[in-house]
Amino acid sequence: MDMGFDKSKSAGYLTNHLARLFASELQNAIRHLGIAPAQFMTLLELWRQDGLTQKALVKRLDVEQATMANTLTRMERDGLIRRKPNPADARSQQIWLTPRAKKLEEPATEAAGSINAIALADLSDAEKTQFLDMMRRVIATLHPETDSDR
Amino acid sequence: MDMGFDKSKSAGYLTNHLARLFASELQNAIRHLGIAPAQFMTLLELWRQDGLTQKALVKRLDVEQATMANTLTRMERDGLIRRKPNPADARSQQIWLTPRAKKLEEPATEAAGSINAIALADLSDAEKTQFLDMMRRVIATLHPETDSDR
DNA sequence: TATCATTGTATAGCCTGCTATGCAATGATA
DNA sequence: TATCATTGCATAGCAGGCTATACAATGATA
Repeated sequence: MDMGFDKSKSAGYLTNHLARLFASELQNAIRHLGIAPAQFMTLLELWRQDGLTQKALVKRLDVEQATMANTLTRMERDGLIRRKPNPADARSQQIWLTPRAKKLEEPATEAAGSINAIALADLSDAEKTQFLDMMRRVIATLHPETDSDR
Repeated sequence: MDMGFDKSKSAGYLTNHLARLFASELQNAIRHLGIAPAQFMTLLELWRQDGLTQKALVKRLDVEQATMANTLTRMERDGLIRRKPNPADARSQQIWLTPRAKKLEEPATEAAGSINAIALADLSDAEKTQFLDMMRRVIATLHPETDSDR
């Protein structure tokens, strides 16, 4: 009688699986550019606005501070960013893109866009919209009530 | 004019974010049982069928062999499983649940079920069904064409 | 101004993924 | 049967998440 826990009906299980598939595709697609998935996420923010602090990146990408610190260390090691003193606060630093990182915007976002298109190819246009919409709603539901301020 | 890559419209980005939120919730919910998310996934398969080989678990959970080997090592360390020789093939071993692991099925699946329910609470019943269905379709699209055999 | 709490980063340690290797046990075949 | 390819697993090494700490720079306040 007891069918047990059905993973194919578990949103969490399916999301984990899908996230691994997306990460794998993205990694394959941008590896030749010399960047990894988390670095790409970080670059997305810096391409929009260069010179952000670590704290700002943490807030925008919703990862822990320690995670971002490590990602930035790898990016600096790989010549994607440079950390310069923040004139307004000696505790923090501003993260600036190197010329190399700036050149990657077009090819990297192009690659990521392709993967999204391929992944959702089996959905109709209406379904694609619904899918993204529901995803955002579920995220909002689970999202920790971040102190609305700042 | 160029709005750049919009992460709130990227299925990959949203999936990554959602997966981290789900993992975080699950971790909080089962930490007191002494198990971690990947261990829970593995237990799901062993609760359905005890005595599987590592290879079988790899296929059912769609993770790499090395990932599973490490997860099993931690589970054995934590007294959740035991590896016993496979009488049919000296290269492989059978993975058997300990009594402790068997007792965790009810509370752990209960906790996971709650998280799924909470996460999808903002969706209507029809939407929940659609969401899971679309998730499975996108996974199928991205899924590597696993050799249909075996 | 001296003191104490807060804030921004860095670091250590662990889990979970992945790729790349290495190796012993099996299987296939000349 | 001896040899060679395949298979099942372990290990090394790295990316990227997280929690818990430690610390110096700021900020607030007595």
